[in-house]
Amino acid sequence: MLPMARTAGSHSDITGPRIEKAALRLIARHGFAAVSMRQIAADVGVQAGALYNYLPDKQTLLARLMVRHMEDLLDASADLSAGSPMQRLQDFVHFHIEQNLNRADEVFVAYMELRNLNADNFATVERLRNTYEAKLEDILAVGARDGTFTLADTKITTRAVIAMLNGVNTWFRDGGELSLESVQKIYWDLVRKSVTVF
Amino acid sequence: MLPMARTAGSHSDITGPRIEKAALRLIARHGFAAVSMRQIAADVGVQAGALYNYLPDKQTLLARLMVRHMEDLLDASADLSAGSPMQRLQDFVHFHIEQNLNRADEVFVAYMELRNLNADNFATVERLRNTYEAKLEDILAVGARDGTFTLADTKITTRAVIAMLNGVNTWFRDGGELSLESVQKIYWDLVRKSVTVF
Amino acid sequence: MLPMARTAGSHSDITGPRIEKAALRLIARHGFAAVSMRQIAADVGVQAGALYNYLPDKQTLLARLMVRHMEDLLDASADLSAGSPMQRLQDFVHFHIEQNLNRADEVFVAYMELRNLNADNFATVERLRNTYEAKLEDILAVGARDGTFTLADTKITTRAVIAMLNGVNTWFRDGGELSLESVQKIYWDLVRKSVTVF
Amino acid sequence: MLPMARTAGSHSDITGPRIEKAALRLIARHGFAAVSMRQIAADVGVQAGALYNYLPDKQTLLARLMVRHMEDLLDASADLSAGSPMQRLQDFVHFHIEQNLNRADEVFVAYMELRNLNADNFATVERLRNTYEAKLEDILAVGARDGTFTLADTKITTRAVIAMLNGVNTWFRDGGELSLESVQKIYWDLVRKSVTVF
DNA sequence: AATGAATGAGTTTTCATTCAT
DNA sequence: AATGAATGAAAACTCATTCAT
Repeated sequence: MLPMARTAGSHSDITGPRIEKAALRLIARHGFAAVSMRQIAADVGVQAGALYNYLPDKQTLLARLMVRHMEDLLDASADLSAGSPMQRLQDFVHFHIEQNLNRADEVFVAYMELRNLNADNFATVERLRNTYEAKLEDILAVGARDGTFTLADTKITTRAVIAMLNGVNTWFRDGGELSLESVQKIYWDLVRKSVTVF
Repeated sequence: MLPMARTAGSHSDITGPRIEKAALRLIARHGFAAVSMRQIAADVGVQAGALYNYLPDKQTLLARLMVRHMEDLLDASADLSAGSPMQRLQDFVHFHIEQNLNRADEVFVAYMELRNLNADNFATVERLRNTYEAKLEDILAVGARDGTFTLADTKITTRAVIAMLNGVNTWFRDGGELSLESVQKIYWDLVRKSVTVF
Repeated sequence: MLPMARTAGSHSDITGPRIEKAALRLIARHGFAAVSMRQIAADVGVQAGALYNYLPDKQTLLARLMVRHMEDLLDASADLSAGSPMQRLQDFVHFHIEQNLNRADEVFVAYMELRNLNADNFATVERLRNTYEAKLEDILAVGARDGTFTLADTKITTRAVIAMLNGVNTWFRDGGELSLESVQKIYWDLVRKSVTVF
Repeated sequence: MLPMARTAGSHSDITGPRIEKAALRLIARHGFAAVSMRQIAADVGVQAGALYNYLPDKQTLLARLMVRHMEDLLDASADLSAGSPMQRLQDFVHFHIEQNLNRADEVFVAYMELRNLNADNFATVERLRNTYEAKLEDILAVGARDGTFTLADTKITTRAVIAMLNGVNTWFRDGGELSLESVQKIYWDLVRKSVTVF
């Protein structure tokens, strides 16, 4: 007998992702501790018990969101490596801003909810984040070595640049006055100048 | 005539501040929603009910911590205004970093727990924060007008600088390798270059 | 087609009514404010949290009991209207006493706990009560017009009769010396004489 | 040394009565269980602890209010006994209505809060109430014996009359259309007719 | 006589999670 | 895959009462 076509009522292949989408949105808005499993379930349109067909517990849900985000970010950043340090830095700045704005909720949760991860999950996310930030650090280190950049401290500069770029998400609004491109231009200007001398 | 000594059994002048101190520390570590009134009370050494001799509810406790911090910051920043734009910018950078590091918990809570303020308290804190950030914006605006600084967008630059400076708190550890002074020097260097041309 | 049997483990069709029954009994004995949700739950044989599968809050529980009682009373009184004013009055007196004694807890709660209703629920219950009392008032008004009754004030007499009849519940005990019928006879005698002349 | 004149600040002789007045008013409006000692204290203008200089506990406060009311009622009713049964009954009806309206809060509390008395206090209040109601019963019994009244059941008639008269308090408003005298007249008419024949 | 601080037990309500169906 | 009923623990907050001063 052929496998039956999926009936309209079978949502098993769709409920899982919808849970994560709802959870992400709600946690970004209200915070992990302030969002209940019932709220997430209601947003999806199921009862709370149904969530547990897709995840073992609330903690794992949070960890999944954060890990998935970091992995997606790392995947997307895989193409960034080529070119001169200056070019690579510019690419990184543009890339980071675009990613941040395209995934504002993911980014927000990934920064705000670290405290709510248990030790294991925290370690996993930290490792991924460090891997990502190491990409910028590598660019700066190579550029410092070849004289492109002048840095007092590579590690600190890495963090300073990341912090500055992350700041965009606190004020940028889709459909506001500024296009993504103008924001990228402005921040690239700030970053470029801060790591070079004259 | 000297003020009469407080009655011996009265702890009112000691329990109140201890509640706020404990709350600040616990909220900074675990998040507002994740900290219970019982935990705070236990930290102070009283029963949960006793907290309500000092505050009407949990929300007000959070608002007080954040408002007090912003007011203290504004008070402390009152002396910053004199001198050339360049000097004023350097003073601001040094001041901001020092304040942030001296009041790491306050700063952390003030940024992380905005979501947990009700509408009124949020408005109050926002207003105070804007007043503070306007100080930096004023410096940049004056310096841009007189040619000291070259800025694509004063408002965005303000935010970018604040974001970069706030980043210090995510990694600086007292007693680590770096002194406050070296951190101030490094960040001042980054900021100065990012707002000038050559 | 017959309705499908409820799933075996589901107690929803049994717990809901049991909650209301327990609440009614406990509130009648101890008063709404003095009865805790835990007590009600214990009486039903579940944990307090389970109550909230059946009602949104304690206030609503009280309102439901009172509204349901008034609606049942109105439903049951629908058949009362026919006949002469004298006959209708006698029917009403008999009906009211019987209802009151059959639903002693409901009646008691409906009178004693009005203070504990919020404004909306109070208005609803008041409206229902007025609708019920209007039935007696109508009987008296018609009888006064056609000379059956002689009343100083229809409205006041309505209230006086209701008050007198309600008094039965304060002393009547099932299985006591008096049958329902003798009580009805005695009160009918008192009421009849009080509204007629000679 | 002579006793010092009471200083203006000494309220000891006035706080006690004020507590009972406040308690009576608040309990009449909200119910005993719903009124907190803090509310009563706030109404008086002291802290909750101060109440315990005047009463041992909340239960005793309630009992005092109810006992005092019943005793006052009994005292005031001491003059009622003379005359024919018909005259005595009329006097009782007039007296009861006037007392009820002059002491609406006391009466309301005395009826509504019986459930909240502990066993001992309940017994005391019951005894007093029975003593009071026995006065009416005596009038009816004497009048039944001498042919003034025709009663199916003296005890039940007593309760029916009391219940009817108590009903006045549920609707009478000071300054409304009706004077005390007209109310007394109307109810006396109802009562008289209900206990006589023709 | 009154305060203000505190307690310990209580309140209503919410929550993550389980599980039979 | 989903429900609905339930649990047990916990949440924020209130309360009557005590007591040193």
